[in-house]
Amino acid sequence: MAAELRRPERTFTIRQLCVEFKVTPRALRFYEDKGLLSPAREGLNRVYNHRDRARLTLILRGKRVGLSLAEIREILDLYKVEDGGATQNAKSLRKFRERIVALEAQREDIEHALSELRGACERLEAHLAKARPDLLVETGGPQVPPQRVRLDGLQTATAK
Amino acid sequence: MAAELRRPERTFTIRQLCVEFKVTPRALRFYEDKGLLSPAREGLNRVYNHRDRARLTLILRGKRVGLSLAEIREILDLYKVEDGGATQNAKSLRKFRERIVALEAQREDIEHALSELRGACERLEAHLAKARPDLLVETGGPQVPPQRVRLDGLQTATAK
DNA sequence: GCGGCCGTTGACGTGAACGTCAACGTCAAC
DNA sequence: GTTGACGTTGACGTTCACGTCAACGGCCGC
Repeated sequence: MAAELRRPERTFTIRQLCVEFKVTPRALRFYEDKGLLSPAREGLNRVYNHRDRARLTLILRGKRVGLSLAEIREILDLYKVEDGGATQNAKSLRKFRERIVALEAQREDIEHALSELRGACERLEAHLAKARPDLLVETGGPQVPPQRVRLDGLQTATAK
Repeated sequence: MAAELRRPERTFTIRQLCVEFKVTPRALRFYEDKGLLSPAREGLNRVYNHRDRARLTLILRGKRVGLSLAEIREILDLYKVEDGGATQNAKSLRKFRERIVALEAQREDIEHALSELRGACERLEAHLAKARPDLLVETGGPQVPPQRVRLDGLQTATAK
């Protein structure tokens, strides 16, 4: 039955991951080239398991927050040695903390940018309200959330 | 007296801005090439005023949050027409709102990444505490804040 | 047996954001 | 008067993150 497909043994073809995450096969192979992914092989074909998929999630999030692939790899490697030697772990800890500080700084930047944009928005709204209230539209329609595609026909926890 | 230097009439050479913001002259010229900056000239030499400097602040923040120069330019141009025609303003408003939504999504990503990193940190700390408590260092020393350099010898509001 | 679709491996191309270098002008200091 | 710091304009080089394309293999349906 379908529940089978959710079990961790589930594997994915390259295209399945591509469709789900909206990336190209080229990109996945590129990440592999750079050591960010290393899916199993079935003959020549790549076979991704749930761990590869999780890594991909991290990779893409890393990209979205502006990290380079090299930086992302560094972080992933830190996880890898999470059970390695103690000295290594101490170094990893330092690097993790550096990342955290950097991300917090970036969040600050985003807050700044947001409040500036919001300010501009309000000024524009006020201006338009006086000049051409007819052009004033509310915040924005239904805005279909960029629902990620599942290839296995399963819903993403649509509450029973 | 020195207060003169803080007044808005104050101008900057390319190198002064470069040192203050830690960018290269090449970068500033590049931004100019792309229409992000347009300093006055004194003969051939570029002369930046306080508005140029403010724009540069925005540009660099935009970069730090992951925007491309083209996107940054778009935003700056939106400000430019903030007092233009009403139809234009309505369009600008939509674009601003789009940006805000995107930035909020990015902030979400950052929160996610942060909590993952923090989790990893805690696991590492716990592990180290058991294995080699001697290697456990507190969050991090004085950490000289990346104080931006002022060339005019002024302090950045160091509270009297 | 062959047309499609999926997959593979090179290899080359591309756009963004600069870096680097050459060749030149200008002005103050020595 | 020449050295050196600062400025200018090209023009070419480089890195990153892929896109694109060629050439090939495997398998399914007809």
